[in-house]
Amino acid sequence: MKEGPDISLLGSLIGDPARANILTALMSGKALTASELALEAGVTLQTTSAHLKKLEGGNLLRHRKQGRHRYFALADEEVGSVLEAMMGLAANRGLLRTRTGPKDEALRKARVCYNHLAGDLGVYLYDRLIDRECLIERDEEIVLTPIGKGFVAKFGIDLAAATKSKRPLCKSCLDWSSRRTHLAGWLGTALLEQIYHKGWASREEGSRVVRFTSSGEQKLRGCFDA
Amino acid sequence: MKEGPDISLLGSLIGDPARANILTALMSGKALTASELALEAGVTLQTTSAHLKKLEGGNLLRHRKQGRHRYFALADEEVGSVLEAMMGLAANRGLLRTRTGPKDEALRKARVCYNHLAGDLGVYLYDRLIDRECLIERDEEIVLTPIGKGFVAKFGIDLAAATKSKRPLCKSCLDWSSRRTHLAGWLGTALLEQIYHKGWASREEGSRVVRFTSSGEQKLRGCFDA
DNA sequence: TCCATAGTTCGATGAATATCTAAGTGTCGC
DNA sequence: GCGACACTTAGATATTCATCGAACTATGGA
Repeated sequence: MKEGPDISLLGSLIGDPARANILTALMSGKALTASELALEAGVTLQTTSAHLKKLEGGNLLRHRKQGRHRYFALADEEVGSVLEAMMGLAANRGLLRTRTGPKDEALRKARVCYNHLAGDLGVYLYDRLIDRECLIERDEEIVLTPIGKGFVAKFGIDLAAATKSKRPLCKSCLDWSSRRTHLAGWLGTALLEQIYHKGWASREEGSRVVRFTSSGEQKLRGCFDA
Repeated sequence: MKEGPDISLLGSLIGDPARANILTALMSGKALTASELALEAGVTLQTTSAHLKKLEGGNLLRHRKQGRHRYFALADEEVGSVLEAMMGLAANRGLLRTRTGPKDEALRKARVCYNHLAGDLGVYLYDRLIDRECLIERDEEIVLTPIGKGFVAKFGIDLAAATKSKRPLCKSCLDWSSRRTHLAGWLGTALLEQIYHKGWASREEGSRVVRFTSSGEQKLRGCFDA
């Protein structure tokens, strides 16, 4: 039983506290340098370097070098999805992290899931898009309808750019706090970007929290009223 | 960094080869005794006992005692789902188990996922049910339509029993081999049971493979022709 | 009552690996 | 070029933890 089969390898990669911290930090979607990750993980830079090598060896991470920095990010959205699912399972099993801060409420309300919006508001956005028939769920694929295309354009997003991308336009992602679906994929990212751009919300430094201004949240909800 | 937060605990539980083998074995949905699991995991009974204790401590497993036996099973379907998702990720990252037997093809075609049908035929079944408007996907919930109720009754399943159960009637589950959705939940289990009962297929001993007879597969497909 | 089987608990062993200190490589700015 | 910074590699240490043998508990059957 020396050579561990598939899922045990993956499990042991995620199983180390320092590596788990690194992965969790990268769930924010931002690419981070090795030093930043060392701080996040609570170990020295050398140790972090070893961990990053292993994670990259398991194809969970990718990096691009920029000058003398190395920016690390999750390899792709699938990694983020599985991590999110594992968080949900862990939470349901009572395997909660010891220190639970006051951020938790904000985290449940709106947070970033790799590169798109999650939490109550993420689920809300998704639900409304379905209600308005902007999106249709069809066999695990999510399709953007003509109505949806109109809405998206009006929102200020250029769909032409999407066709150049290899990423799927719409994907569903399971929310660990509310156990409901929210929107991922190219459109999920684009919507979040546009929300930042409109000034409705901004990232809270050093966490996954997305902080909406009160008028920003109102305006988002306003998109679907009437 | 002594106390590992949530996902690292979960990861390290799954990260041990012996434990991963145990969990994989239980993905078959059958409850197994400690001795059987020891055989499956390739370690002694004592070691297995320690592993089972840990897995149960993490609420991933449950057991019921029957005489002098202890039957272990996955705690619930969520555990199965996450494990399935991890298998998919691991496979996509090239973290494949070393020994890949000739069973693999059969495994891709039809296998049991905890307690319902997965693999190509599982996805096929789900797709057809959607096509025929027996099921409708609505916001991650899957609803059984009146048409669907008729189909199910004709298939020989008593829906009255479902209302007594606390389990959700329909749930979706992501397939690791085909990366598509198939049906879980009470109905998923009932359909598989009925397939066994009709003699269309049977379990292959000691694996997750569901072996359809050629006429059995034909009859299943026949349900949706015309 | 006695034995066989199923499983747990205990204690010792050994291997894997996370971690650090120290030294080495590469890149930027002056 | 030279020093500062970002990061990697090498080697040593230490701790964790999976594993097994042996002893113990519990259930069932004769």
